[in-house]
Amino acid sequence: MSRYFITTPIYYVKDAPHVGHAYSTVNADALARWHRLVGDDVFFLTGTDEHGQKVARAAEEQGMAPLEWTDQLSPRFAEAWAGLDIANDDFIRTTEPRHRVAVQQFLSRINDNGYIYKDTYRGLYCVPCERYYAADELLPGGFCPDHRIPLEELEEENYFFKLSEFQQPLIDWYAAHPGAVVPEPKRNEALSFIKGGLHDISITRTSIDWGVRVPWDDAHVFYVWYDALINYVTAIGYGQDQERFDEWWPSVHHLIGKEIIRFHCVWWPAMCMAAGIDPPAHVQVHGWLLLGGDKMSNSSVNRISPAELTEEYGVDPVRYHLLRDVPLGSDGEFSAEGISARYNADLANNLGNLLSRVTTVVGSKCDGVGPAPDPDSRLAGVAADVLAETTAAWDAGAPHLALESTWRLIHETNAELETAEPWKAEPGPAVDAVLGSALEVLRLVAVLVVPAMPSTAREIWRRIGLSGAPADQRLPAAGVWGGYPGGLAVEKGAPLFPRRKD
RNA sequence: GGCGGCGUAGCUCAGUUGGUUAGAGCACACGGCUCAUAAUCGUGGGGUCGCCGGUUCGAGUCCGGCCGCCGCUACCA
Repeated sequence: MSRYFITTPIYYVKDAPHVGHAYSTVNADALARWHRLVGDDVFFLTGTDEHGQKVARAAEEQGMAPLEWTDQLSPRFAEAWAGLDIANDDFIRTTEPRHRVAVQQFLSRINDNGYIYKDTYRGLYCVPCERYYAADELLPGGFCPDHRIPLEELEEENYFFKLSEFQQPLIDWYAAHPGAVVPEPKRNEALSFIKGGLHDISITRTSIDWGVRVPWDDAHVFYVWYDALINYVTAIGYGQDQERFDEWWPSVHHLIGKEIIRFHCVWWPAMCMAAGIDPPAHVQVHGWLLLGGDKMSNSSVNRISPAELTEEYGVDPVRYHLLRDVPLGSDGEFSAEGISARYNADLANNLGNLLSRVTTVVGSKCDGVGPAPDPDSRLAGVAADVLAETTAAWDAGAPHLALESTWRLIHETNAELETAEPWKAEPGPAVDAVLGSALEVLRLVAVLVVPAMPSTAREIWRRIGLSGAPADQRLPAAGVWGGYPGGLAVEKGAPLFPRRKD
């Protein structure tokens, strides 16, 4: 049995969960579910990032202690994921004691290894932005690009991480691990950044105390990014359960958005090297959901909550749309028209209608008892091809291709029914063979759509009379043609996906 | 400015190392069917493959130039 450790970014609690967060999380969930289906030992991690100045400031405005404040915010993410049928194995909060311990151990290790030193950071600071700007980011005259105000030169005593020492080691590591970051253009982006020269970065702050305390110097807390990245190893027992840690690291799959490439593909692997562990084996970078051409992001007004969408379209259709219409790696347009069109074409017309017509004809020609499939059906070959393609697509991190392939099987089955016309024939072996094969396809489809639409998979499974749950099936064994036993009561239910009129 | 990517049917995109009439899905039109959620099945229309030039027997696929769009070029998460 192989292990599959997949992570989402941990989401900054300052913002409400939106569809952009959901996109990452649903993709990670689908990949996790696929790997469970093929029998891998899966650990799927998500969570919330809760330290930093912005959170502290917001809490203060609410008249609350920071932890009291994030105790209210973090569950909103957990609830959003529950509402999308996300089956994460752990939900980490950076405010948990286990994380504080891990961060302190991880960074103490880096410190012990000689990669941290104390120095003064000097930079141009924008107070409203709460951040430093590099000189070439500024408007002419030295103004903040957002606020158009002059910046203050500030100095702060910080601990620095010797990132500069990892330029060559990172270049060498990426050369030895060409598939570590996908898709390739993103890998090149990370690499060109590294090759452009790395300088040391400050990793602690004294101006705030909402963070993980630096164990060797009480006046400092770690800068929020430095604490956040470490969540990935906290959750698998870093510094607390060495055996468990060794089982899961470094063969992790980090799923991230393209805006945080630098942190995951430069800082994080360097930190790992400095701490004496291997860098993460896989980083898969995805694009953004665009709404009318604009990024759906934390700050913009165009955010949509996952709950609004699932209320309108249903949980599985939202999951399906996110997985099917936005290939991992490129940006995708998210629109009501898009999701509606996909819903009607793929879910209502193809899949839902196939289930309806098959269960109806089984009712009229077989007294509602599903017959066994035809071992020599043309569909057996199609199913074998589709299983191979679907498997290859998930392995390649391409859910949209996996689903596209599965829908080819649905299409071929609809076509097969047109040819055989069992509704015209007298009951008998010929009709049984056709309908049994169609039921077998529905069984296979139920298994193959588990990663994308877990509830739908269960419902199809139940209606064609099978017991247990499709998620408990194991591929490739369950994908072999002929698994539908026949002799089961088939239920003609209400349409699985009622056609939408918009 | 530097580095990188993109521009193929109305829409979203696929197009291996250059090779017969450039593909898919959706949308559209026509035909079949009527078991099914007016669903389904089949057929078809539709593309100067951003522009110009070059290499080649032959280029969407290689080379040069141009136009348009986008990303990265470090301390916001």
